[in-house]
Amino acid sequence: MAGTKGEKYYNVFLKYKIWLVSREEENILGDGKVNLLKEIDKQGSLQSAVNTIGISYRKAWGNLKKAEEILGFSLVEKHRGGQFGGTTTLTDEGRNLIEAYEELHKEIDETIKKTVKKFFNHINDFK
Amino acid sequence: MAGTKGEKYYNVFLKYKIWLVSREEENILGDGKVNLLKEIDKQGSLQSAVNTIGISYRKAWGNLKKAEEILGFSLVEKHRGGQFGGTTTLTDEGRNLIEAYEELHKEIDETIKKTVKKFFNHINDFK
DNA sequence: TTTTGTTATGTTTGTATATACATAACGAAT
DNA sequence: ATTCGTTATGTATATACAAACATAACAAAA
Repeated sequence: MAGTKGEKYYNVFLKYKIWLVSREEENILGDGKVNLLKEIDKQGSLQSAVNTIGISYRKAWGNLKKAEEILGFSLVEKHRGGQFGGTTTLTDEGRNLIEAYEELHKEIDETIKKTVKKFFNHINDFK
Repeated sequence: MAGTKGEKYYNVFLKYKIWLVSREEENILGDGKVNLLKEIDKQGSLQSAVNTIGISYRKAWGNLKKAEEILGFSLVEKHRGGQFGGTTTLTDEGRNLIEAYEELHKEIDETIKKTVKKFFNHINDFK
């Protein structure tokens, strides 16, 4: 929105955020949890995922649990014990959901970019 | 996102939020302040506007001040004193900005609605 | 059976943000 | 001059949410 519309000029930019909710509007999934899930997928453990991202294990663990409760299915499969302590991996359902989320996100990114450009003849360089 | 995509079915809905920021990404204007400004425009006073909306005068006043500081121009013109205590009215710049914001918002609403419908063959009834 | 590092979870501390409270300044009308 | 309800602003309280701390449970491998 930094640009001209008619004679008006505003030095402002558009930001936006998307997320998924249940029918009761309980928060299910946004960029934060999706990033976490992708990092889990990469590393095979929740602990190392949160270390890489820089968030607290306690919070991440609780968030995943809550999302799963609301969804009614598991996003991750967790094992504890073993020489290396344990593992956490994505379930197929988890992988499918984040895939759908990211596809939708991408389409919305593009569609908003177009709208902003059309509206202000300006490319919005924020996310 | 409550709908089918291929064989998948998710009982989830999309929510989103837009807002305007400065180049330094300071928060300037979102739905909250726009509603406030429109109520001020209707009533001619900040006090009655916050009473109607149900937010605290202290906070609303501070928010407007901050937005004006960042923008570098006034959104409202305030007068105190007089038999009826005082008044607050929109400036032309204020009116123009909220008008532009709402126009953009409307376009984004439509464009996201289309995207969600295309993506999930489903009308998202949330805001 | 001891070791290991992760998962699991309660509790406590911290921080940010909103609300509440209190009070002064103001100026047109009476 | 007094009154009035609003603007203006500091301070203090409450509430929500994130981070930090602490510790148990676990099971494969050595």
